Amino acid sequence: MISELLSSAVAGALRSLGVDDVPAGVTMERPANPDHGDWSTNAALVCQKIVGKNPRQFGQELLDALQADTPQYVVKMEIAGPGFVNFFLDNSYLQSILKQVVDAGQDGFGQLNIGEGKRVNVEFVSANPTGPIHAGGGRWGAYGDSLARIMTRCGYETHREYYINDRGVQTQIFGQSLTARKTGEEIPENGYAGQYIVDWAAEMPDDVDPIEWGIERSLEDARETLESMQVHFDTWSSEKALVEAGLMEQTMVDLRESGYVYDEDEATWLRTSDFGDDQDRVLIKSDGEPTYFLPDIAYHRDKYDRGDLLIDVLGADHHGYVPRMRAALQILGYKPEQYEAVIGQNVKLMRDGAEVKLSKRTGTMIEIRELVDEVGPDVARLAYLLQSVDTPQTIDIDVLKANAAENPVFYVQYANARIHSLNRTAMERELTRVPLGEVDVSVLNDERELAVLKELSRFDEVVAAACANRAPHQVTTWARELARVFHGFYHHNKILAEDVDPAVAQARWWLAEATGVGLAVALDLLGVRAPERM
RNA sequence: GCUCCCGUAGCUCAGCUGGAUAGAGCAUCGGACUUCUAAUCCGACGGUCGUAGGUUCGAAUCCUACCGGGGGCGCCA
Repeated sequence: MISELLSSAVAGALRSLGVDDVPAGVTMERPANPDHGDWSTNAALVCQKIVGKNPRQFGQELLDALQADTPQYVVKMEIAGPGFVNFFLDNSYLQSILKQVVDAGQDGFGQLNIGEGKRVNVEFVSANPTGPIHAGGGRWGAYGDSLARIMTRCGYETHREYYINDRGVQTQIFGQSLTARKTGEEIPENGYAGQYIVDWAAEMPDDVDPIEWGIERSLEDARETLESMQVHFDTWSSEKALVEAGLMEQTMVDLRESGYVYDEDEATWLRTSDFGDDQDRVLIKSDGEPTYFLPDIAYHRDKYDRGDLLIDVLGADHHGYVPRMRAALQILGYKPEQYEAVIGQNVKLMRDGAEVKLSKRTGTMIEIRELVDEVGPDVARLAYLLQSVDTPQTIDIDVLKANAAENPVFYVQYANARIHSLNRTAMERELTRVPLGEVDVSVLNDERELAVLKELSRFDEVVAAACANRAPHQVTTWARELARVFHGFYHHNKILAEDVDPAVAQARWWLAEATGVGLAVALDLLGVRAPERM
């Protein structure tokens, strides 16, 4: 990578000036302002105290040292501002990107090895199987799935998991509600009153266990809806199966052995406060029933069979749950860094200008299904991935419907469709493409051509950052940016027109091809389709 | 009371683990289709980065306090 090449040149120059260890704050970054070059280092600013010189003066010495052995591709270096050393690259650097992207292709572009095969288990959505998933849960589906795709791209071995709370009080009330609707009785107190219960009860055969049938019905709905948004899971883990297999009891035994379990007020407690939780937690209630916490510990432990690092994607309303789980896992001997929770801000759902609160009592909700049916899976999915998961998100279904055509997903998809259209036209005209190895890419010197290449050259960094920050939306931002510079290029730089120099046409054609690779990979990471025509 | 997240253009949001003159989209206004898809492009308008301090060569970014919005603090799940 060019930044590494420049960094090591700077390190070498610093050494020749008596700074043997490069201070931590020294960076090599892309200046926002093109007047400041392609890359810039703050080395002289950071080193000013060490060397006891003012940064402009030391910067000049650094510059002289660098000029003794100018790094590859660098055509100009200068000292600027308070003491930055700026590097200007020859266009041949960006031009060389073209071949790299095309050679890498969709399989290899942005394929990194940060993860080094480390196994990561990502759990997300995990909504109670007592009804359809509401549109708020869609955010975690889109997020979790894309995070997994990005981590896979970065060389992690990822496993996507959905936890099914298929035992306990909620499932019983759910089953009773179904039965009540089927027989025409009143639903129980605190029962589920949504319209879907009525619909599902009508589907339910007579000779089935309403709980089991209802859970299966819920899961079927969840699977179908999530798959329609290209959200995929490798494992659907049943709490019930886990308990029946004795994992919960075994976990209880092992927790007792740890010495952090005690009995008080007829209940059994875990001393999580020794590990950063603000209070101890009950494992077994005074009525002898386990809390939700205990089987969940067993479940997390079980997940370590499918990953060395666990990532739970949780809504902000479950935030308080994290310290106790981290504590429990530490008590069982896992390292704190083996458990990670991504806390996403909850989605606010709106319809008819008012907030729709998910209410089991009245049964009001907006289902993911409704959203997907109304705006299509791509618009829905990208809507979730437009923003940081830290940002509270409002999904106003009316606004989204009305503005579906303005959704950025079409902007990106359209760029891709234009590239395919270009190829179709070329085929119709029976134009032949010269192999890239024989094409003179040095003709690509137009501002817009270089802008496209520059975006493509950033992709590895973007993917790496999106992975490290657990931030799929950074890929969204990049995809929009690539589409933007491509549209500008496409509009102003004709490719197949007759008055274009054939050598230039070939180079531009390959540039479009490379852009297509970038768009396809980015859209795939986002779980959005890349249609060939629109 | 304790704690987590957010506050950036009229609206929705980016801002890459501290960089130089803070950016997109939408909205508004004005332009560009006999030529590879106008679901596009080009331009204009638009900012005390919630407030006040602090850290430093440098702060939207880090720290503290406060203001405002949302969430969490069960022998619920």
